[in-house]
Amino acid sequence: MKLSKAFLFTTKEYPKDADVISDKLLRKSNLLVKSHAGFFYFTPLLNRTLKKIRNIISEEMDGAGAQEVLMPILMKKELWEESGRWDTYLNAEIMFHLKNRKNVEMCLGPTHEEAVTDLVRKFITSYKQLPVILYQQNTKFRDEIRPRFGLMRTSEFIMKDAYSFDSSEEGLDISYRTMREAYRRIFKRIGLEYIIVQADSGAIGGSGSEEFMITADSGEDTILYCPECRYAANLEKAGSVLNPVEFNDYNKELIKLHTPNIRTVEELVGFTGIPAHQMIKTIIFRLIYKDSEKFAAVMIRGDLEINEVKLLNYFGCLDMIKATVEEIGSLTGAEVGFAGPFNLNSKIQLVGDRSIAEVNYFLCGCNETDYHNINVCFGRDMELPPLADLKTAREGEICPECRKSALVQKMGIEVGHIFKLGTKYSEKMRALVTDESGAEIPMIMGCYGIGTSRIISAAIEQNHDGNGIIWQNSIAPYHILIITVGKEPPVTDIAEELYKSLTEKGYEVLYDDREVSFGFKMKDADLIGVPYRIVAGRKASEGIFEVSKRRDGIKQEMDIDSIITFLETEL
RNA sequence: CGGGGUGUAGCGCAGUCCGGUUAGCGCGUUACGUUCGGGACGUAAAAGUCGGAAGUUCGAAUCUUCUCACCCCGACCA
Repeated sequence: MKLSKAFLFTTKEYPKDADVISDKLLRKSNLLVKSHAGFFYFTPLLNRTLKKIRNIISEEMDGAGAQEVLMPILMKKELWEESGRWDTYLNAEIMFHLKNRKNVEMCLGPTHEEAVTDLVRKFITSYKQLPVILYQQNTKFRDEIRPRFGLMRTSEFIMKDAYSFDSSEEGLDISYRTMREAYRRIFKRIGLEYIIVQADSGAIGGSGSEEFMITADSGEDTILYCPECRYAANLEKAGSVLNPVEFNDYNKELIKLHTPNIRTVEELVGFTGIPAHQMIKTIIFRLIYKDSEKFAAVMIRGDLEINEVKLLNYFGCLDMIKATVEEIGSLTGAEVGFAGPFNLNSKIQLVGDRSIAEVNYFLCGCNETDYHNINVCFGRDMELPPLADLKTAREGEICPECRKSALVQKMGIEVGHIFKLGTKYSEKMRALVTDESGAEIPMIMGCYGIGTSRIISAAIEQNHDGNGIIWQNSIAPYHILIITVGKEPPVTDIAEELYKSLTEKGYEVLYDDREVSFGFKMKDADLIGVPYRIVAGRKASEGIFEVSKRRDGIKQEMDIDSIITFLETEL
């Protein structure tokens, strides 16, 4: 492709509204053009990169025995009601939904478990037909609260989603491992550094899941991992063993302490001198279920924070929000800041984080404005509530797996997520097969997603410098960029000839034949990140060119033969 | 959903507080000439429903009301 003909319009300025480097570079180069919030145009060069990513994914999926299909983007409400997710997704306000002229309610698919289950149940009736793995690479929609960070969080995006169907848990394990290995090959071929972390399965559901995280400071997800063993988890899921703390054994009776307008843990520490870890805070949540609501009071050590994802999973509700000032007032009889476990309204379900079990002689709210209890003991003053792991793990706490090393925190971009779904969908949607004994059993499913378009952002976050993008060979829109110095015929003729012969040899070549200055061409070359650059300059008439890699910029003089040898080893 | 901000030429902005001829500037675009080893220069030119609607006024980019879009922050504390 000659750049004089290419639909490529680089600019000199960074876009004003971009705040991560991948978005800045993509939009400065206009490889990516914003349409409106959360929606983008992919211009031809970026579309080539996207296609390459799609191809790598398809090749590895096919190689792993999955078969590619295409499913409808627009789906009927009835299908989503079968699985029970219409309400979940509507409640979370992440689903685009609309009605057609006949008033039939539909949604723009955020994911396709329902559709694929529907397709499979039409034809698969026997365990002998299993396993089956189907996948597609299709446009997905999520009505993001706040689309941001360029291609990282968009309302419309391209995702590869695969679904496995098995007749046994062992079969699911095999399908899951097969997909996991395929994912490892995919990210290796694309050339990204990643961590596989344990994850929460969220609204998709299922028993276990892992995420593929591209490590980058700009990532939206927090990862905790253990440098000693292989443990790594999304913060939403991560467990930890707390570092030991010293408790004071006050060995005293429960006292009601006047704490005027002292509400937060921090204020209480200052006021009483009691360490935060010897306090238990009680936090009130409103739990939202499909047809009802209820309240929960959660007890957790004063120096720790609640992990709302864990709490949501514990209660199995659709959503949860912290109770309002009014609700807290009517449920506890006190203002915000004085909630405690005693004399709570009977409508409230009380639970505790495991961290509270070893705390005694602690401070907590007593549901009376301006008062806290101190020296409270479990067993003496109150019974331990039901306990669960509800805390947010932190960097520096001990690995829950090997218990040897402190956890380390990194940020990551979630580009893949694999789930063992089990029978959540097949049961509800009656996707059944006959097993060896003649009994009807629900198929056991797995689902496996890759954020195809998000990979572009992640790749740039990991591979760029001050001048622009540095594409990995496997996903670069073109391999080679030829640049001339000047526009005089001897040089341009030679460059044109080189362009033709490399293109004929099957290389993907850009030729910058525009009538702009050398510096201008070089700036664009850096920006769009083509991996190999060939400059036809002073020595071009002697058949000598200057060859360099975008990544290191080291220049080497070569004739045509050595260029071809060089490219053969590199590509 | 709450708070803040911005909409003026393709892009980035000034002008708005304090209403007043023909709405400016930089980049880009077009033409011609000189340039061409890291975003060249000169001369000339084209390009605007001032986000939209209604209102106040002799007169509105500017004031008022409504509205739309976009951006940023927050959605906590107990």
